[in-house]
Formats: sequence, C-alpha cells, structure tokens
Amino acid sequence: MARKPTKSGKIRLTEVAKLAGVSPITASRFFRNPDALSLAKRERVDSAVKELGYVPNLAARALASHRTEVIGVVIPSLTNSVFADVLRGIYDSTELSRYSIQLTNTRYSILQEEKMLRLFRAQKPAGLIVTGINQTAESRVILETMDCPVAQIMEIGDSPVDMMIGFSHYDAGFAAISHILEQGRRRIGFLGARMDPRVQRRFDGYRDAMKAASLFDPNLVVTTTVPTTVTLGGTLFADLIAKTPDIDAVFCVNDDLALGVLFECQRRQISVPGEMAIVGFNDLEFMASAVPSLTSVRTNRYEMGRHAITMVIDAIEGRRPREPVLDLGFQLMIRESSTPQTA
Amino acid sequence: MARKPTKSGKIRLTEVAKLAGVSPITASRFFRNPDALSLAKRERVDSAVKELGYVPNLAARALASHRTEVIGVVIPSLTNSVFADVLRGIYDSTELSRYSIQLTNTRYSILQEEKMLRLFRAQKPAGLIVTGINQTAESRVILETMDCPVAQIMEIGDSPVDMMIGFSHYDAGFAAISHILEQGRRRIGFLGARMDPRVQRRFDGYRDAMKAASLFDPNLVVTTTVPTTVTLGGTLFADLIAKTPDIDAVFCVNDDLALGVLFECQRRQISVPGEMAIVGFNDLEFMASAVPSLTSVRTNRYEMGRHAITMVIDAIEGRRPREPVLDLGFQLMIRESSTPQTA
DNA sequence: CAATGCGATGGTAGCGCTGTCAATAATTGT
DNA sequence: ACAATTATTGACAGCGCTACCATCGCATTG
Repeated sequence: MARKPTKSGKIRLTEVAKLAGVSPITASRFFRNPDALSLAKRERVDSAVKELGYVPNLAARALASHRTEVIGVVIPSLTNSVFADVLRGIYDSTELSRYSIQLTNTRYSILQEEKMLRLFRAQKPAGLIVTGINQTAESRVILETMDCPVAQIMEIGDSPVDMMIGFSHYDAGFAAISHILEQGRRRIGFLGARMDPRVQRRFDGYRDAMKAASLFDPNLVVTTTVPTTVTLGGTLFADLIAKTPDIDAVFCVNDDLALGVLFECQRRQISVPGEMAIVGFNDLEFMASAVPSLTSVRTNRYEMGRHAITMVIDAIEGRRPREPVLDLGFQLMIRESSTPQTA
Repeated sequence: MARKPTKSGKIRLTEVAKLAGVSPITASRFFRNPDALSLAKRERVDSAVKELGYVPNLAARALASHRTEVIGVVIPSLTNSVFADVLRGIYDSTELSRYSIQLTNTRYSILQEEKMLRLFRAQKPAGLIVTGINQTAESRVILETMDCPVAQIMEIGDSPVDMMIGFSHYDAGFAAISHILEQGRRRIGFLGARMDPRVQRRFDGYRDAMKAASLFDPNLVVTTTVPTTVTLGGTLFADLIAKTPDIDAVFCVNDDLALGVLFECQRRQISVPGEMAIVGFNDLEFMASAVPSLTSVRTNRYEMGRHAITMVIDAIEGRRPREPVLDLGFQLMIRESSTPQTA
C-alpha cells in the first residue's frame, strides 16, 4: 500500500483506470460488479486502487446511480438502554458492509417519526429500519411506497409493511404474570411508565392473565406517561400500596421501575420476596446481581438489531428472506424476587 | 439516448426556478444564502418550493459544492449510558439544523478510531466530534489536516486539535477522594474497570489525593480491563476486601460498579455507610434513589453534547468561539453512602 | 464459411447542483 | 450630476461517477 495516498486528495476513478490501463467504466465496474471483469483486469484495477489509495466519492456515485448506500434507522429513544443494545447489534453488523447508518430518534412521537420518514423518503435510502408497528397512516403510506426494504423491529404483529423482527410483548407480559400466579400470589400490581404501544401490549398480557384467573382489579394498576426512571419506580410503587395495601407482587414494565420498587421496599422494610414479589422486564444486566436477584423477562435486543440489519442488507442485495417475520421470542429469567425465600 | 428522461414526478431545482421565474442559480442561492436575494424573489422562490414540494438532492449538492452537511461523531461505546446522554445532547441540537450526524463507535479501540477517521477524511465531513484526547499519532495527523472544525469531548487537556469540551477527570477523582478523606475514612479502596484514558486519569486523581495524605497503598487498588457491569462491581469488591480487609471506603470509577458494591455489601451484610463508604462516578439517575442513596460525581454529559455540536456548527458557519476550550466541570453529589449515618 | 451468440469492454452523455466571475441594477458620495 | 460602490442576478462549466447502448472478439453452430 502506498505510504501517503492522501497527499493530493484528488484521486479519481479516472486516475485509477489510467494506472490500471483500463477505461473508467471498467474501473467503475470493479466496485459494483467485479465478477463481470476478467481476472486480469480485476487484478490490475485492484492493485491500482491500492497503490493510489483511491476512495470512491459517494456523492458522485449517488448522483449518477440514483441510489445511496445509507440505511435509515428510526428509534424512539437514544438513552433507553434497550435501544442501545439494538443499535449495537445494528452497528456491529454494518461495519463490514458497505452501508452506513443514518440514525434518528423520535422521542416516542409518531408525528416526529412521520417527519423523519418524510426526510428519509427524499434521500432514497437503500433500506430502512423502524421501531414498532404503530405508525401514523401517513407514515405507513410512506413506508409502503418507499421502494426499498423496510424492517419493523421490537415487536411483531399482523400485516408487516415488509419485514418484521421482534417478539410478542403480549405473550411476554402474559407469561410473566402466569409465573407470578404459579407462585401463589394473588394481588399482583402493575406498574407502567411511558406507556408506549409495546408497554401497552405488555399490560394487555397482564390484564388477560389476571382476568383468566378472575383476579383482575383496576386498583392494582398504576401507570403514567412520564418517562421511566428508577426513582419513578419507587414513586409509583408508593402510589400503588397507598391505593391497594394488600398487594403481594408487582409486575413492572421495565427493569428500571423494578429496581426503584426494590429500593422502595428496602426503604419501607418490606421484605422481598417474602411480603412482595417483584418482576421486571428486559433483563438488564443489573437484575441478576441485585439483592435479592430480580426476576425479569429477557429480550434478545442485540440479536434483534443484528437480524434486522442483516435481513435488510440481504433484501437490498436481492436475497429476500423466505419468511419476512422473525419472532425472536423472550425468556423468563426466574430469580429470587419472585420465588419462595430460601433459608 | 443516455438514460430515460427524468421521471415526470421528479422535481428539480430547475423546475422551481422556472415556476418562480428566476434562474436556477438564484433558486440555489435561496437555500444557501437567502439574505442575498431580494425580498420579492425570495418570496417567489419560497412559494414555488412549497407548491412543488421540492426537496434538494443532497448528493448533487455535495458533488457540486465539495462539501457535505454531515458531522461525524466518534464515540467508544453505544451502550455506555454516559455516551447515550452525550448523543442525546448532540442529536437534540442537530435536529433543527441542516446538518446530519454520522455516528460510529470504536469499542474503545484507538486503532478502530483511526480507521473511522480515515473513512471520515474521505467523505469530507462538515465537522467532527471525537471522544477524548488520546488518539494515535496518525489519528492526530488526520484530525489536524481535516480541514473542518473538530471538537474533542469528554475531557480537557493541553494542545487541543481544535476545540475541546469536557472536564478534568483528574480533578474530579481528586475531589471525590478529598471528600471521603474529610469524612475521616483512611483506607479508601479504588475499583476500576475498562481503564480507558479517562478512567486512568480519575485514578491519578485518587492516587495523588491519597499520597498527599500519605495514605496511598497499592493494596487498596483493584482494576481490570474488562468492561464495566454491575456484577463486576461486586466481584471486584470481593477481590478488594479479600486482599485488604480493613478498607473503610471504596471509590468506584463509575456508578455501575458502585451499585455492584452496594449489592455485594448487602449480600455480606456490611453496613453502608457505617462500615463502608461508597462513592461512584457520573451520577446516573439511580444513584439518588438507592438505599442508602449513593454519593457520586455528576458530569454534565447532555450539556457536553449540546455544547460540542453547537460549537462545531458555529465554527462551520464561520462563528468561531472566542475560547476553544470549554470546561463544563463536575459536581460532587454527596449522599448517604459517604456521610455519617443519621439515625 | 457465414451467421449467431455472448462475455468483456468502451464511448457518450448526463445525474442535479453550485463555484466563479462577469453583468446589471440600485444606491451612495462629493 | 456623474463616478464609485454595493447589492442582485445570471451564464457557463463542470463536480466524479454510472446508465445505456455500441462494439469488439472469440467460440459455437448449421
């Protein structure tokens, strides 16, 4: 490789072609469709590229080809560590590809999402990843007419726009409650914050599981649209026991709330799991090392990101998946906070 | 004979210009420098843009102008919530601007960082934000010759490449230890994970504060290069008390470790702060609601992101800051875990 | 041996926009 | 009033790359 390829900064494909003794268009094909070149030319171009340290001008490529190599990613939040894990999966799998990620966050606003999608439409991305299945009608139209592969992630449902990678929040909520019921608990509270569509479906799972056991009671439910924090978990729990003192378990829609509940129990000297079982959602890393360790629903966030980006890239390159909907499932991680006290 | 004629639906700047009754170049100026147009033409172009729903072709713009409106952001980690907060600040302030963010993460590898910077150099970003001041020599050269505003964030030091927004990790570490010493503690352990350059400087602050009190002892220090987790905090703490049973305080280089230490103390029934003071770093949200509440060093991450992107955009547009180095400082948040027990 | 087919390669003509700089119109100073 | 200055505007010429044919060999076929 050349030592200082950048000195001029103006190495164009023409220069590469000249050095390789081919026409510019052949050099161009070296990048887009190397198999179309004879082995001899391919090698000549390859070494010319390396010798000159040639880097393609993406703007020129995009202008001439009417395509970009950008994959748009639309998520609701940058700070929610759930999405951080998804993003890590996406970025990890993008690194070795020729695609780059254009990330935007909507702050949980579907209007903001629509605005972002409009922006994306104008830029003709090669692919698109959006969060969830509750877009505005207009967003839905944009997605359907986007003329590029689209993946909806984080959950699954009927009528995907294109591809879908996620799991059933309803089933996960239902499973969590079934587990708590199996432990003999009867008055199971529900703590919810933010109440985005996925949280709402976890609630539906909770409600139906409770109803199936004839145990549903609106007084067991405390929710808010305020963003989740650990502190909020404690506050909501305080509200809950003020309203319904006889609860013997709490299902929290995420782990931050669950941690807040644990702290609040410690503060009030309510024994966990003795007097109160706690179950969270997502299985963040700290759940396993809390004292007592906290039961949670593990979601495969990193894999969701990986699969989504892989499927999108494959689709861009013409390898459409046989099955457009991928259910990554969940695992109930049963720990001390929801099982009988040992010793 | 080349390609098919431009699709009928396609709106180019030419169409806008025609409708507005001006030359294309005037229409172009409407976007780049509206003040240069007379009010009449500006209004005519404006309504033409709206009527046609014109959206500029960014690739063509980039190709013709030799610039992009992309600001590169290089951070070590996507999942570390410290960077999530910084990113939120960056994205929040970018939304209303015409710039877009190109995000890459290096997984704490300065070689990976160098690779990313090389990529960015080829794409001629409008600006660049990089993490820290410990780049490779080659990276440093790239940054210095980048021909665009560059901001180094998260810490401050001598010889900025261009701009610098952060705080002194050394001072923060020193201040934390000074506080613990003031509480009468003498055997203060140090728990460190990852040990990136900023963590290293927090250690330097710890060491010098301890040495100044003639209390430094290598047996008080336990570190690892493994990534931080809450669980790891417990493990490292176990190592520390095995090695040095008489410690009466622990300074953790971040809050996850501190939480792990708290849990481990609960597990071993070591009273906090009675037998053991705990101090963390970053002041994540949960620190205030832990039981006992945990002392930490608050860092202004969101503001770091905001200031960095604002300064970079300002510099791009010719408004260079009077002072290129911005120290955002830190605040010691003193809580129960490091103060005398109150009944 | 001409006709046919096909893989490899090249020529031409832009993609949609903006930099440069000259031309024109409007404003000012003396 | 007239030159000098300053605001506006437009013509021209690409930016670096690729789409769309056309072409050139060479092998296969009837």
